[in-house]
Order: sequence, then C-alpha cells, then structure tokens
Amino acid sequence: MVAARAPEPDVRAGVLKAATRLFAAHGFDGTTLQDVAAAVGVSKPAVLHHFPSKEHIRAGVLAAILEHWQGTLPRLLLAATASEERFEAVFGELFRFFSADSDRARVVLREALDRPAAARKLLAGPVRPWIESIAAYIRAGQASGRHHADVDPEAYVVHMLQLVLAATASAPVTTALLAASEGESARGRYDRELARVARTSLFITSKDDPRGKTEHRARVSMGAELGAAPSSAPKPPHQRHKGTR
Amino acid sequence: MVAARAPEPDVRAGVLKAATRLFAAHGFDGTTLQDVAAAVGVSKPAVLHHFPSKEHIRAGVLAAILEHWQGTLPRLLLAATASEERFEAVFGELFRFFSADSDRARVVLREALDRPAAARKLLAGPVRPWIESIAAYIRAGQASGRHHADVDPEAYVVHMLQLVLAATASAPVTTALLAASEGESARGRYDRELARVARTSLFITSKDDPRGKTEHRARVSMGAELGAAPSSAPKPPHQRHKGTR
DNA sequence: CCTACCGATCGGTAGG
DNA sequence: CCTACCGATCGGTAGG
Repeated sequence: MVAARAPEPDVRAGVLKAATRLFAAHGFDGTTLQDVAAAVGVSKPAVLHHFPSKEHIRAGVLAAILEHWQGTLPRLLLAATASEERFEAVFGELFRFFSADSDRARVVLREALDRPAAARKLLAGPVRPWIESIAAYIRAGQASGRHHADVDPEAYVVHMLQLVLAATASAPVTTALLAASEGESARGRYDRELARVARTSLFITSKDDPRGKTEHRARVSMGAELGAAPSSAPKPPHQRHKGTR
Repeated sequence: MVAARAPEPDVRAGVLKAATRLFAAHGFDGTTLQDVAAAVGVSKPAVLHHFPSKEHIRAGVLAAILEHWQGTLPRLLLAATASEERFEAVFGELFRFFSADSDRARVVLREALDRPAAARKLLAGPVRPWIESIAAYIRAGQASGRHHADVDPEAYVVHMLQLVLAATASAPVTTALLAASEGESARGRYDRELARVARTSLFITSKDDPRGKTEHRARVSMGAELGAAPSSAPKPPHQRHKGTR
C-alpha cells in the first residue's frame, strides 16, 4: 500500500513529545510551529493537520500529564494502607514521575506562570480531590499522633507539590551549587535532602536527636531511585488492572 | 526651559519597574518593547535610548534583584547572632522581599527556566558565597545540637530558596486550593505552613508532641507579615460549618 | 500532507 | 553643540 517511508509512525504522539521538550526549554512563546515540525520530521502544515492550532498542542501536552495522574493516583491511594507507605507511595510517585522526565515539571511550572487563571481552574477542578484525599490521610495521621499536630494538611500538600515541581524543574541549575561528596553525587544530595524536608516536616520522629537514623527513617524513603543511583529508568506503569478490592 | 510635562522623571527606573511586571506576567518573549514603552508612557525609541536592546532590559531587571541581596544579606548575617535570630532574619527577609513584590519571584523563576546556563553561572558566582555562609551557620547549629544532624546544609538552603520562590511566584494560583478559616485567610494558611516546613525540617524541637507550641516556636516566626493571626494555639484547620460530615 | 504564501507584528534604527 | 526624545519605517519572521 502506501506509506513507503514512515519516520514517525504516530505524528500526533511525536508532536506531543517534541512539544513537551521544546515548551519546557523555551516556553510556549519561544517555540515556533516550525521548531516542532522539524523535531518531529514533518512539515509545519502536517503538524497543523493533527492539531488545529498551536494552542491545541499546548492543551494536548498538559492533558497528557494530567491523565497520568488521573490513572495513577487513585490506585496509589487505595493500595497503600499504612501511613508511611502512603507517604512513600504518593511522594515517591510524584518525585519519580517528574524526575524521570523533568520537562514535564518545567511545562507545568511554565503553565502556572503563563496562564494563572487557567491553572487556577485546573487546581480548583480535577486536582482538588487529590489534594483533599491526601490531606484527609494526614489528618488521620495527626489524630493518631504520627504527624505533627500543627501541620496544615492542604497547605502542606500544596507546598510539597510545589517543592517537587520546582526542585525537579530547576535541578540542572541548582545542583551547580552542590559539590559531590564521597559516594554521592550532587543530584543525590539534592534529592535526599528534598525527601528529608518533606518527611521531617510531616512525621513526628520518636527519636529527635542528632544521633542518627532510625529504622523508621530508612523505611520512609523514596525507593531505589532516590537512594543511590540516578534514576535512569522511568518506571513502566506496569501493574495489575485497577480495582483493588 | 525643557520638559513641560514629565510623566516619568526617571525613564530608566520606570522601564525597569514596568519590565519586571511584564516579564513576570508574560515572560521575556511574551513582552514586546511596545508593551514596556506603553506602560512607562513613552515611545519605544525612548526605551531603546536608555537600554540599547531588549536584552539589556532583561539584564537590568535581574541586576536590580541581585543588587538588593548584595546589599542586604551581608548585613543580615552579621547582625543576627543567635541561631533562631539568624534563621528568622534570613528566611524572613527572603520571604518578605519576594512576597512584597511577587513579580520578582516570577522573574527569577522564569530566568532559571529560560536561560539555565546563565542562571548556573549566576549561582556558581555571586550567589554561592551566600549559600555557603548560611550553610556554615547551619553546621554550627548541628554541632551544638539545635539543628537536625541529617540536614544537608547546602541542599537545605537551596531547597528553601526554591520553595520560597515557587510559593511566592505561584501563590495566586495555588491558594485557590485553600479555604479561608476563621480568622485566617487562605494566604495566611499558605504562608504559615511554608514557615513551619522550613523551621521543622531544620530545628530540633525540645517537645515534639502534638500538645502545642513552645515559646521557642513563637520566636521563630517571620514577623508581622507572616504572623497575621497570632499563632498561639493550634488552630483547627479548615472546618466547614455545613456540608459533608 | 507539502509548497507557497497571507496579514500582522516583531526588535531595532533611520532622519528631523 | 549636546541631550533626550518622536513619527515613520527598516529587514525578517511569526502563526496559520
């Protein structure tokens, strides 16, 4: 049949991938349709065949990020039962997702800067239930004495979300300030301190002295990706079908 | 005589002020010289008389922010002697500076996104000594047992800088998620939790129980701007009088 | 889907 | 003569 040459089997997916990278690096205004077309390997009108306008590409990029969380978060919240497990599951997945492709963090951050009104609606709409359900877990942790009593649950979640976003997005810039120590890269120090801040400001540690880590502390980590090696492999969303009843 | 009407006594200062606001809202690429000129009330060539190019305006905006800290931080670090005072002085000034004009935070954040290489050099150059000196104070606090032993000083400072920047820059967006409770606005909850996260992840509190604050905690606040509501009692966050129970 | 274009608007600069 | 601008328009390029 036709299609003797197919440098990109799915132009639409290629456009979204290229646009995510280009929007992250240069912003929406700083990226031309020609840039996107060249990155995909097609012509500019070809891009506009799959997306009616540049604005539609922006919407598509953001929708792809949003959809990941709509499919992931409910499962995470249902699967983990213990408080520490839930913290590790949600915070770890949050960190891993944006760390695996930091362009996503930059795109989200730029969107908040470029179109605050639209971002507000997104937060007030589909994002709000996620925040609320995590906040509810924090309240349960406060009631049972595992979490600091003076934590403002919603505000805490918002700040941690923001911190992970900002830290991931600007890691190439900010890690320039950190020297690599023996056995740990600058990025390793950076990521470990990020997790420590999130954990320490939420959990009440039984031993709050300088002596060292408790097993509790070791448990509440963010998995192998954070502990030692730089996360090279984005975790495939391979899991059982949903509905953990 | 000259200058019958003087809508702007200092065009250069007016350009910097307007450009800061416009770059913050729409980005460098999203702002035209005509936008800047119109905001100042002069013609576009008039703007280009004071700044050889648009790029020089960008440099001027960033220089103004940098100069504030070059003049402020050394004094703050010298003035405050006690550990808590130093934390309050530096963190409070950091928060107040960007909170007083959140456009500055957005401009800095955008610069880190738009020109990571230039931002890296800025951090590796004039910013680095600031981070190092604050980190040295944290190490002293660790040695005397006031700060958590597992804090990574440089990484902590970088993350807190980032958190204040991101929180201030996107407050108009993110506070949409927080409801105002009795006696405290959504922004008040937001700012208070920000300070709490910074404090709790650094200081070892003598009493780490849910009972309430010590005088120690009250001291380590960020001044009148942040402590709008007297945080004397642990406030029940976010309760609704009607709705789902 | 490409080549060939359009209305407009960009940053920067001419003469007066 | 200098400065601090203005009205008009330059060569290129944007999204569509």
